Amino acid sequence: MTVEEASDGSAWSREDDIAFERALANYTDESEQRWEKIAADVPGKSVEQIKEHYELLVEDVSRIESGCVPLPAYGSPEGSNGHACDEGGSSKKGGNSHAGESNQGSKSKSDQERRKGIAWTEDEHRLFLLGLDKYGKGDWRSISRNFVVTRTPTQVASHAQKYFIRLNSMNKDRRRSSIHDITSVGNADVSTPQGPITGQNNNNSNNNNNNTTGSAAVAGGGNKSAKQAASQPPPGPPMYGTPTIGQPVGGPLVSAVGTPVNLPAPPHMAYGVHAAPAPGSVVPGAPMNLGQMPYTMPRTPTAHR
DNA sequence: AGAAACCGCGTATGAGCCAA
DNA sequence: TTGGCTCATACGCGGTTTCT
Repeated sequence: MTVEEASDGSAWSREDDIAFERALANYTDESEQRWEKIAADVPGKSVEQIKEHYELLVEDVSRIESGCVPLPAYGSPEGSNGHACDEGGSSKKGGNSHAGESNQGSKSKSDQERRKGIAWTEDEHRLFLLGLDKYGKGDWRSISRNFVVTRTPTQVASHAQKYFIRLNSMNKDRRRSSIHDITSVGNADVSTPQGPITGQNNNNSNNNNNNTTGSAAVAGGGNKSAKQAASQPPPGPPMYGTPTIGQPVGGPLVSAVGTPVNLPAPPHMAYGVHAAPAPGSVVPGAPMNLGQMPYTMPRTPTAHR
């Protein structure tokens, strides 16, 4: 994270964060001597440091909850978000959705297209992790209400479902990086590779170039070319460089990875772009965009000729 | 609340075509 | 012949909906 690092020199490395998050998940509030146990799992960190680290995270959440930190407003980019907005409110899907129920019967998508859904931002995911830690698995309502306020309990539950599935399949060889790879609230790290989440990695630099997809999205087609071109590895970041989670394309959505939960997003930035770190909360220099993704998928040399 | 199914999207890859 | 670019397709991921 950020702050802490600066503060006392006891910087938190990715590994530390990973260990911290894992321990946090392992030792719930009810655990006896929780902090001691967590500290024991995080090499080099004292109980005080652990507590501090946790408090910072909680603080970030509080800021967000209190409205100090604008939540991403999904909104604009292309159509997709149109609905997004509502979502936050509640309706997202819900709203109509359940109206949807009407359709349930038939489930025919015909009557209404299936909602595309709004990808979870890293911030939301981190909040989710914090909520999970605090309320535990199953209390999606509380998590939705107190942490991931932009998502309905149903969405939280759904996200949790995917998240746990992902965790369970952690070792599959061939995996793409996903937002669920982020297991730590803290710095970006992730235990494992984390990557670009939805794929949109713009990173491949390639893609970006081409189209960032904005519209492009045309599946398949659009980018491809880019990719290849891309065959050249992007300079810095690994393949999956910047994760931009679900970004709707609109802007640079920067991923939160690497950034603490609190990212106040500047009002003018719409979705995700956090530009300005909350004072003090983020360490300057912290990558706003993510860091690298550890999880880079090694591109097989074979590729293309 | 949990789990599974469904669906859309984007990425990764392999293959083909064309120009140098 | 080699290298670059484009096309086509399979696969994985994420989100929503529905069922239990």
